[in-house]
Amino acid sequence: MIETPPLREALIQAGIALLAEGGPAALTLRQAALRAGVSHAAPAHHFSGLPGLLTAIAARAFDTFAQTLQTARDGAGDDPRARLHGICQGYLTFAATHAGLFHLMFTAPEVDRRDPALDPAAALSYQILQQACRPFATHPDDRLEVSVWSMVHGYAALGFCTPAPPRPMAKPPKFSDLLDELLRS
Amino acid sequence: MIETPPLREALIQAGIALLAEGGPAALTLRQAALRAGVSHAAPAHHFSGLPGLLTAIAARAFDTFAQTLQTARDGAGDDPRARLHGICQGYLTFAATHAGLFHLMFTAPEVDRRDPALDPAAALSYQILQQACRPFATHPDDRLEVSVWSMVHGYAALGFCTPAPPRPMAKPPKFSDLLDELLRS
DNA sequence: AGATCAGCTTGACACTGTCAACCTGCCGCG
DNA sequence: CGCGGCAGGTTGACAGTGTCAAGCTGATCT
Repeated sequence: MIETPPLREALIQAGIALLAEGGPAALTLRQAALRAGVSHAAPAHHFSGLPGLLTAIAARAFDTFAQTLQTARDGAGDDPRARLHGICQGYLTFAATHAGLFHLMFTAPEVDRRDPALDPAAALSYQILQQACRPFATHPDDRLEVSVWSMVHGYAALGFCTPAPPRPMAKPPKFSDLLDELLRS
Repeated sequence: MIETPPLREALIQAGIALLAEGGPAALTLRQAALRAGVSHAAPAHHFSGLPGLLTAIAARAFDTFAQTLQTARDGAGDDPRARLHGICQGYLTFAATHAGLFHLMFTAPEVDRRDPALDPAAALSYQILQQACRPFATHPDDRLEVSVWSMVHGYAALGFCTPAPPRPMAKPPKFSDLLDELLRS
């Protein structure tokens, strides 16, 4: 099952660790190479420069993201509403605990988001949310999942789910309340 | 009225131009200094390093952002629903046409978002949206503006409003439809 | 056995942010 | 009036970065 060169995997893991420890600024090619025990130019044989490494890490992040959504859904019971709430909670928890990966997945400008390597896990994530929204559709060509995804993503990106909400907001409302309000339409 | 040193203003304008032309990677201290016609170390006398310049540009971006929302609202007539739609459309248009500034305002990790320089315009932006949401509140302590802001921001950040939507989506739904759906609750 | 080549190293280059030292003209004050 | 201080600009240097070119090396295939 190990088809990918071991160094490539080691560099991805080193990059994830650097990102978690020192934020996006600490994730450099040379540091990743140093942590993997190779010379500074070795990564060039496995990634197309820094953007390549970041994109590979983003792809890996989408994998664990989809898995997080899946387990959050499965752990929320059988009620459709509870399942959708669980998925959104998983989304917010992932964004808060893996802020670096989250930033890489969605907003880091160096990542090539058209890379096919992102496709499988990204599509799976979308399908998980889409499927959970289906019981709430009012008519067949409903696009409720876009509303939910936009809202939960905006809620996470704006920082409502972190300990430091934007300044105009002393106490941000809980996302679950917003979701219930949206589903009541 | 000109209380700020002229070079500071020139550097901010140069930075905005660099950002618009070459994206976030092109916005460097040295290039901004070069374009302003000063030496590479001159910016240090007006900003606390690169994060300082980026934060100042973000503050400037919030100014024009608030102004954009305001004119979008005023140009949408008197109907509360039309006004809210106009504001959201202004939000999405700003995000699409000033992607660099938008990224700086909300997601660039180098920007110090607790800088008080961001406060006035950011608070004004929030108040504009909050005020436009008030007619739709069902009970006094409603937080509808958080729902709307999260949704429109997520919609913009996920790229639905750009010519290249995320891959699972061939034809993203129009945001105005999502907003109507939310308001129907 | 010998050619091939992926994978890694070394070395160099341009570019970046940042710091220290220095210059310079202006402004306030003795 | 003279002069000290200093905001604001310069030059020069340094470490760190991404990226490229050249070379080495060991396994693999013919």
